[in-house]
Formats: sequence, C-alpha cells, structure tokens
Amino acid sequence: MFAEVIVDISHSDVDRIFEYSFDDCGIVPGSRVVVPFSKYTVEGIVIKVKEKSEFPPEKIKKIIRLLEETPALTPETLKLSEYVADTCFVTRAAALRLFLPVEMRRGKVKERLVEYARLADGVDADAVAPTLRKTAVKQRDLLYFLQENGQTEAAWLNSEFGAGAVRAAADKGFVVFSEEKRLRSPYLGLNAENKKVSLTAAQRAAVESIEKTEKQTTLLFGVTGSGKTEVYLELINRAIARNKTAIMLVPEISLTPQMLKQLRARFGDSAAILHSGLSAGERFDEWWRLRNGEAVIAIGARSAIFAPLTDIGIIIIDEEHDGSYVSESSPRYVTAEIAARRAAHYGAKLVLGSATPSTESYLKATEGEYNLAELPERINKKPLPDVEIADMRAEIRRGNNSPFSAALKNELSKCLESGNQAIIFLNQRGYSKSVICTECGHVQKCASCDVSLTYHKEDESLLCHYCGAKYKMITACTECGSPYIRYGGFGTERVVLELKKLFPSARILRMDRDTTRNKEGHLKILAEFSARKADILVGTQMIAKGHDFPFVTLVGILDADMSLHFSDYRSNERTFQLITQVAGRSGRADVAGKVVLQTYSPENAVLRRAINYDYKGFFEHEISIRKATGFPPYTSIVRLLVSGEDEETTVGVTKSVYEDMNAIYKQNRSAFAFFGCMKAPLKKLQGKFRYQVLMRVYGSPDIIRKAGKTAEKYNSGKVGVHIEINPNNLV
DNA sequence: AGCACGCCGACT
DNA sequence: GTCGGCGTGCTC
Repeated sequence: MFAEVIVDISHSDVDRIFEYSFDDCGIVPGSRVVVPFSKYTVEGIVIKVKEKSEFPPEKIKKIIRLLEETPALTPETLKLSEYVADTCFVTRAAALRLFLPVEMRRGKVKERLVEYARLADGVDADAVAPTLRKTAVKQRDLLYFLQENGQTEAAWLNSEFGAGAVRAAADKGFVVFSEEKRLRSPYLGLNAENKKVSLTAAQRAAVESIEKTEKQTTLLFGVTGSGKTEVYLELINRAIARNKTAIMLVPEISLTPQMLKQLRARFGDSAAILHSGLSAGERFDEWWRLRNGEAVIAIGARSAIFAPLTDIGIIIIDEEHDGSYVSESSPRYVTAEIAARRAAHYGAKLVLGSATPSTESYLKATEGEYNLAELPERINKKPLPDVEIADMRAEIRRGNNSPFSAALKNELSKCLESGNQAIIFLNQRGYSKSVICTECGHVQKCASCDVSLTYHKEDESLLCHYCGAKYKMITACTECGSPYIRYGGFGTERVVLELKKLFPSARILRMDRDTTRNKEGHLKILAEFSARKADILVGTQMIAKGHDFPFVTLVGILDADMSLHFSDYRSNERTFQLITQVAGRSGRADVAGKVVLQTYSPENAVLRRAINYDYKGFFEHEISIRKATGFPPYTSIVRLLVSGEDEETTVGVTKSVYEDMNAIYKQNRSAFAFFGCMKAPLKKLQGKFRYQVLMRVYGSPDIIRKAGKTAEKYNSGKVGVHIEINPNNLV
C-alpha cells in the first residue's frame, strides 16, 4: 500500500505530496506518521491511501511508524486544511498544524503521572496505631483514613495530614505509593452550582428562530445585558441532547474561564477548554478528550474553531465583531469562514452573537443571507445607561489640562460617595504616549521602528509598543541635551496617578497589558474588582469585554475619538463598538448607570449615534459610505507588504511586485476600486523597511489568487513579501 | 527545515 | 597550497 504524506516542514519547497509505502493496516487518511525524509526523519500526516503509486518504485521509502492509533485528523478536518492552505496562502503543513495541539508534534508531551498512597499490604490501622508515639496524631489519623477510604491521591494527603506525617508513615513501611496516569483537566474545580434558568420570551423566541430557520447562519443581535449567554447554553443543551457536539468561541482568554464556569455548571466534564493560557499538558489532554468523544463541547478563543470534533450540531461565535477572530499572524484565517465551512459539512447551525455586529455580518442579515434574531431589551427591562458627552475643547478653553472633564470629576465623586464602583477607560497604556524635548521638539523614537516611545513610569523606561524594545528613560534630550522634557498624551499609568491626587482615599486598580502579564493576571484583577476591593478600575480595551460588574454605576471614556482618527476604514465601526461595549459595563444591577464620554469632536455623527445606542442608524450611514467609496464589505482590501532590512533592495522588490500586479490591473481596471504602491504607514518596523502594493478589488477571487502567487514569487529570506486580505489594521 | 554540493577570499 | 564563507538544490 502507498500513502500520500504531507511532511511537517512548512516551506514552499516541500509544500507538496510525498509518497511512501507501508503495510500497517492501521494507517488511514488523517494518521500521523514518522517518515524518512532526505537524510533525517520527520513527522507527517497521511492525506490519502492508495493501492498503486506512479512514483518510481526504487525511490519510494517506507513509513517508519504510525504515531497514534486514532487518526489525529478526520476526513472533514483533512479537507478543511486544504481549504485553509488555499485561501490563507500558507503551506499545507502550516494549515495542518492548526488542527493539532502544538504539544503533539515531536512527542513533546508525556502523560501525567499522579502519585497515590495506600496502606501497605497486611497493615491494619487498629493494630499499628498503638505502636506509634502518642503525639503522632496526624499519622494515626492518616492510617485510619486510608483504611477507611483506600487508595488516595498523595498530594491531597500531604495537604490534609501534612507531608511529614505521610513521609513518616511511609518510612515505617505502613504506607506505600503507586503511580497512575491521569488526564489533566483545567478548571475542574470551577464547578459553580447549576442554576436553573428559565428563558425569557425573547430568549425563547431567539432559540426557536435559530433552530427553525432554513438558513445556516443566524446573527443574534442582542443589546448588552440582554442575556445572549442563556440562548447559547440552551442551544448547546439541545445540540447535545440530539447526540451532537458543539463549539463555542469567545474573543479573549480572559473571558474563557467565566464562560467555562457556566458551561461546566451546566454540562460538567463534557465541556473541554482550549486556549493558549493552559499548560502544554492540559491543552494536550483536553484536545484528546474532544478527539475521543469524552468531551463534546469545545470552548475557547479563535483557534478552538479547529477543535477535533465530529458530528457538530452547533457553532457559536460570541462577540462576533471582535477583532481577535481574525488571526494577526500567518495563517491569517477568518474564523467565521472556517466555522461556516465546518457547519456546512455537518449541517450544523452557526450563531454569530453581538450587541454591535460587524457591518459585514449585519449587511448579510439585511440582505437575507443570514437569519436575524434579536434581543432588543436588557434582562428585567433595565434601561441602558445614560450617556453624557463632555466637550474637551471647552475644558481646555476653561484651562482644564487634566485628563478628566468637570462632568466626569463630578460624577466620580458622586459615585464614590454613594459607595459604588467606576470604570475609567482609555486605550493607551503607560504614562505618556510620547516624550518630547521642549527646547528642540525632538521626540524619542525606537531605534528599529518608526514610532515614538511610550514612557512607563513604573520602571522608568521607554517602551516601543510595536517591537517591545525597552530603553532607559532619559534625563535630558538626546539631541540637544536640554533637561526640559514634556510628556505627550495620557496613559493608564498617568491616569491612575492623577486619580489618586483627586481622590486620595479611593482604591484604584489598573488593568492593561502591563498589569496582566503573568498567567492569571486578568482573573486576579477582575476578581478583586468584582469583590469590591477597589473603587475604580482604570484600563484599556481589555476591560470593555463582557465582564459583569454589578456595582459599577459609572463609566468614563477618556479618549472616545482617538480611534476615530486612525487611517483605517473600520475606525468608525470600531469606535461605535468600543463605546457601546464599554458603556454596557455601567448600571447592570439595581442602580441606573451613567456614562461620561469625553471627546474633542462632540458633534461627530458616530459618537452621536453611539450614545443613543442607534446601531441601525449607524449601520445605514456607514454602509452607504462603504458602498460609495468602494470599501469592504463591497470590496476586498488586498495588501502586498514588502519588508526588508536593506531599503534599496526592498524598494527594488516592491517595484517588481508592483509591475506584476500592474499588468493584471491594466487588463481588468473595472475590478479595482483602488490600485497603488507606496510606503507602508509604519515605514520601519523591527529594523525592516516596509513598502506596500495596495488594492481594493470587487469580489474577484482570481485577482486575489494571482496576488498570492506574486507574493510567493518574490518572497525570499532577504526581502519578505506577504499578502494580507482585509487586514485588521493597516500599519 | 536541514543538509550536501560547489565555487571564490584569507590563513597555518 | 588549503580551510571555510554561505548561495543553490534536493528531499517520495
């Protein structure tokens, strides 16, 4: 027999099928195998098995061995990997890797062994106990415990009776140990009680709508606090009742345990979690629990869409508009597209849930491609918080140079006085966004990127937020030597300090990438704030999403318009989403919420609609602009990014790329809304110069494919050429 | 990816 | 004279 194998080497030179012979009948498509390759051995995945080979027989080598009895991939995921490779412009090997836990490759993870203790054979606690010293109470208890309960986990005994007692009993030969393998399962302790929730009429209607529609995909459009989660849980419940499996995606790692808690409460061990925050062993074991059917619900961030499930009944993408669903690094897959393909294969339903759907999704819903289900009201008909706009231009005219408007200060003191909590949001970590010399105007910049450095007061450093480079904070201008330095812009660190000045007795927590760096940083801060151990939470993006703080009655948005002025077609959409999400944190319990939104453009139409929660009005306006100007979803943005350390050769390669694409453009001008070649907005990043050929094309997969080929043609070690389709941000 | 083959500069 | 720089090619 012969097998077509993709070797686990992601390189365009070997991005093709290699044929091997074998006689092990356990080898099927999807099996992982070890094969000889050139002068060494590599792992590979069998994609096809056949009787005959066209390849010269004398050159064919034999498969060395089969790695696991259970094929790692199923026919469905095998086919999907081909689709990923084609549409994401990556090698088949790179596409296949998405479907495997990284720990699985090269046999990195071992099974976990757990140590158990029991009474040694023939030991009777009643007989032995009197021989112990009178003071050895712990040992006596231990012996009786083991007699009663039999074999017990040693770690637990150590904590219960003390490691010394366990050791002593073992030394005397009364207790013996044995090891057994056991799967690691994260958060198993997180068993919240299973509250019996009854759905509201609106939630029931949404569930029915999703199940009854003949359309595969439903957009679940529900305002913040409308109880989308209960709808998801009910849908999953119904799917597993039909013996189907489910995938539930959430945008951020920090949100996963929260959702998992609810899923565990409802579905116990049949839910498995997949995300990057788990240890290697945990991830490996959770993956296998799904693969062998022990767990039937996969929950996690975007990569969980590749969960090794079969017979999928429902796929849910919560907060579908969230940017984290489009992968930033290669392979740049679009999660919803993968989900749609998997759902189609199994005839499953796909649910996209959001309070602020992406314009792409809402357009599809209005055009009838998606079914639309709505949850228009918050649970218990709680009103949405009242939003007040603070005009920061007027504040400056009044001589207020602090980051807080008079209105926000006023609301903050009212909030603190009444013993409630407040959230302050701004999208800039650190102390100040830039450091500027007041004498010569010189701005401190990163040596390898074309960006200003952010001052972090905590460790007196200057950080590049693009490449992560760290410099010592300066005491004098590096250009002119002047000691007079001005800080440009406010970051979370500075806001906390300013708040402490204003409200010396307030307890303040800060949540941003700097304070959440260690493993469970998010959870710790969120738990502290939830437990009312702090009065004010200052944070970036990451505080905006889905957290439920019942005692928050005030939300301050410091730089509402910052994201409006990015040179990105999605900046309006992002701003609207962000404001709605952050505002949604306010007033969720029995107290009405309040939001103060600070801006330099109070008349801005996007902000106006956001404060009135007018999603539909925003959508109508936005989509008409997109249509008129030829932006997504009416076109696809295709960028060929050329980057290299040597500027001259980078420009040279850019020219070649441009000329190749220009030939295509000239042939078919009407397919393009835009075609051009320029420096990238961030013209230097991590020591590499960046140029780009930028296009907006009307639904022409052919042109996109040719662009992909062009990227591959000119991509080399010296100068990288990479294709991006609708990139998240065009830096 | 990794390793061999191959064609030009500075050394025991 | 050789040792070794890394450009180019190959892997069922």
